[in-house]
Amino acid sequence: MDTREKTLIVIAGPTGVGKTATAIELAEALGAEIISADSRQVFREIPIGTAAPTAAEQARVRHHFVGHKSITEYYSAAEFEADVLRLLPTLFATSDYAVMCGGSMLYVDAVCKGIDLMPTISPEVRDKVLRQYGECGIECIIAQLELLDPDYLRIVDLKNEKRLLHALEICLQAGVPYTSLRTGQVKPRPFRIVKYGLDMERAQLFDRINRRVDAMIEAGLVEEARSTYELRHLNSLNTVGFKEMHAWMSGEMDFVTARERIKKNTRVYAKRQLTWYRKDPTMTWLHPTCALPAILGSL
RNA sequence: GGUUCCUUGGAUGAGUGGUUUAGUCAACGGUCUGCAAAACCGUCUACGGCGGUUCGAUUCCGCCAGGGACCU
Repeated sequence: MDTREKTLIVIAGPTGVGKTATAIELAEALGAEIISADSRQVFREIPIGTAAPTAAEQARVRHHFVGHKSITEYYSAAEFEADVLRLLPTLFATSDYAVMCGGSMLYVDAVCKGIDLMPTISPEVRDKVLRQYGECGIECIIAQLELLDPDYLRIVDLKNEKRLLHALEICLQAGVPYTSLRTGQVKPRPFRIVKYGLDMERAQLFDRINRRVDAMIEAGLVEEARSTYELRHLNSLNTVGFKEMHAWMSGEMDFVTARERIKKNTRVYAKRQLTWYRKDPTMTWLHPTCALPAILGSL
């Protein structure tokens, strides 16, 4: 099938701005389906805390990649890229459009621009690196990178240990410098991509976020957090809303503090999303209240 | 009316006679190529007003303004 006349419409923007509602209306108007680009809504155990589209919303428009994984499973931007590229031909077979809606910046970029091919890290390599880190600290990791990939050391933030560990893992796994695998090239896609960013006045956005957190709690966030408490060490639960609730449950903070911390961390997250998306020159910015007609009119 | 205490950046709250005036919270800006709602970095110099002492005052003294406590 020739998909070059097909269009992937990306709806991006900070959390809480109203991406889900806009995407659903847009998809309904176009007879399209929705690809969720959200690194946490993929987990089926935590729909409330991740503000995943509800059953009613999903009944209106078919959603993909919402709740299709368990919190115990590994998932990544690279897997998401592959999954979406595999799915798109199917969507384009019945529609000229697909709507990708999501706040996970790296996931959106993975689909739109591609991610360089990296080896999957084996458990042996991962354990080895973590063990070395535990035994002799970050200095030990840096020392090895000095030998294996000095170029990366020059550009990486040396205080960001997560990146250093990851770089060493890849060097060891691949047998070549991590830097040599980072081409930075944008992969061409066999379909059109148009990007729209939703944004609104900061005070209004923060107000929406604050109220959404209260609504989540009323909707059962506490129960959701309680049912995942035993698994709280999982990366999938290193998520705004859960780390704070779990901290409350383990006695590290009181409930009100946890609730307000969730709001604060969500606001910070929204700002980080905006920082990322602002850099994207291909993004067209719209206010959510007028986004639908603007997008439909521009297609 | 009397006695006494207080007055610091968006909030809170330390502190000092003089090169860089804490901390916390909030806010703001940024980084980002395989866990990304993650991880990380940066920014915000204020001492209520007016005078005085002093080489120099946010820090000492006086007066004024605002606030608190106690007494009558």
